[in-house]
Amino acid sequence: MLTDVAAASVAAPFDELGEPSPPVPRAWQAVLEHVETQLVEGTLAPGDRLPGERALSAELGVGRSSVREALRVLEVLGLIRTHAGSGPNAGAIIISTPGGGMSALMRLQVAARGFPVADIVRTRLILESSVAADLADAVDTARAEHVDAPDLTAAERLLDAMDSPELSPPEFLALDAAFHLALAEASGNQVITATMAGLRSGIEGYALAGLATISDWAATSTRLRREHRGIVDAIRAADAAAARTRIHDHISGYYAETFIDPAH
Amino acid sequence: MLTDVAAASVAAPFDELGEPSPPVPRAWQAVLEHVETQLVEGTLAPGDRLPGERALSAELGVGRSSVREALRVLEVLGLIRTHAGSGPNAGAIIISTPGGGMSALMRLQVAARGFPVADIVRTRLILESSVAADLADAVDTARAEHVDAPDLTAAERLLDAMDSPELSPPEFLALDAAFHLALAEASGNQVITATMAGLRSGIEGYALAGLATISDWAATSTRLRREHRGIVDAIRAADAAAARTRIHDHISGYYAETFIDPAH
DNA sequence: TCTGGTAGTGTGGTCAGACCACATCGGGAC
DNA sequence: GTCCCGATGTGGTCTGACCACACTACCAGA
Repeated sequence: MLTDVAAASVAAPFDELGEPSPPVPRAWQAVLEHVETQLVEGTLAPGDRLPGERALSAELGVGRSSVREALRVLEVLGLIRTHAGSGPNAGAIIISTPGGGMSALMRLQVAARGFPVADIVRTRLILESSVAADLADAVDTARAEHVDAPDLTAAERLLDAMDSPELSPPEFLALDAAFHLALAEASGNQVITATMAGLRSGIEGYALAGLATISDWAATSTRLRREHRGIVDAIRAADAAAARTRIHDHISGYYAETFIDPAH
Repeated sequence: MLTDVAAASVAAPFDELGEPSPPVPRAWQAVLEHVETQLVEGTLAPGDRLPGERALSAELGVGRSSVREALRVLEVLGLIRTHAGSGPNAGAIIISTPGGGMSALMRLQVAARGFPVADIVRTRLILESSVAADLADAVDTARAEHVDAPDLTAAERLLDAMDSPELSPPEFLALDAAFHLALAEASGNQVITATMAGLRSGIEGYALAGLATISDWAATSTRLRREHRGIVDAIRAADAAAARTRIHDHISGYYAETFIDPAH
């Protein structure tokens, strides 16, 4: 169950049952498995330090280069952070920043034409619509049951920043991305937050390229600002249906204005 | 824009503008960037072969081990496949199997407690509900406009296989996972397909563990079979609302029966 | 005693070079 | 013509060697 880190054909239900011949285990996979096992067992937890590369290499009976290949994978996947030197900050430390790994994965898959841009946009529509509706629902239950409402201050601070008139279009777009991410964070779903960070990363190049096709940036940015406020207003008003519709139209509107047709 | 493969703080909108000091570029990142650039430019496309490790190392002026670390990352991310030996099949070849990378990412993030299981389940609910509704809508428009309807034969073949009475619970669960994946594939959205493969992978251990808490497996498996057929029926009937509701209840029902409370 | 610099130590980052197993291809031997 | 076997080049792995870095501990001087 822990062995299919790299291989794992997507649609092969019975691959795991009955292996006719171990297809040559690779040394770096053993390291990955070892770390994953310790993670699952709880021997390793966020904040802990991994043994040094040389120690790990001796412990598992593999070369240091193999250990390093595994650590590199863990680093890109957002599971560890490495620092040279000495002291409490040095070494490989277990962290959890899934956004980075998601971003790398999506960006490269888009580059390799594995992920069509339209699919990314469609997925964004689904996830962000749900996020907006969930937030509105949460506001609703917060009122009814007197519990804490989701925290939208980060998102609204970003909207305030976007009101600045001297923002360049790319700066505006960066804040726009951060706003959408802030909504996901407010929903409290780590998986969606990381996924949305990745999705955004995957189409960042296209979003920037799309800027060139916009004839009247002042009008467009004004509209985007208004739409953003409208989304937050709907959430604050606990109007899930409106929140869902508005964010859906907001996203598909931008891509329709540039050049992508999500065909939804 | 291509430099933040590994770092990439999720919520730092202005990190890209104005770098006070390049935080020591790492050799393997240069390799990753090189490949990504060629991918974006189209110099490299799926099916192409990368230069050999030694050639790449010489070309970029880095050591072979650094090249290998980058290739390892690309392999885990599902971008290349490597074969030793000689001939047209050997070397590193650009492919695109995002499912494997997603699975590794999600599984490890769950293990490292970065992704709560409840968040994974919630995300599954969102994505699969949308997939089912989309499929039903597609069936509807296929009828109206006389175009091809989504292909559900793969999913139904899996359902037939699940009718076999001598399946062990883990085998049943494997087919169940494949069925849900087949629905995503039928929807044609690569991003959702890969993401769902990853989500499923992340909670596979928990799903298997949940089997132990089920008192009457015969009754449960019968119910699951009936629910699966009901989902497909709703899709075939072009009833998007029913499809959405049924798959939602199907998923949340299983986790409620075991031990996870998605609290949705 | 306090202060400041400095050598020591262990970390990751990188490189070079050496094997190995493997798959293919090409040139003989038959 | 057929078959076999070495030459060749690939990824996979290991070893050993540096380097830069950051912290630690120590020691000399005030």
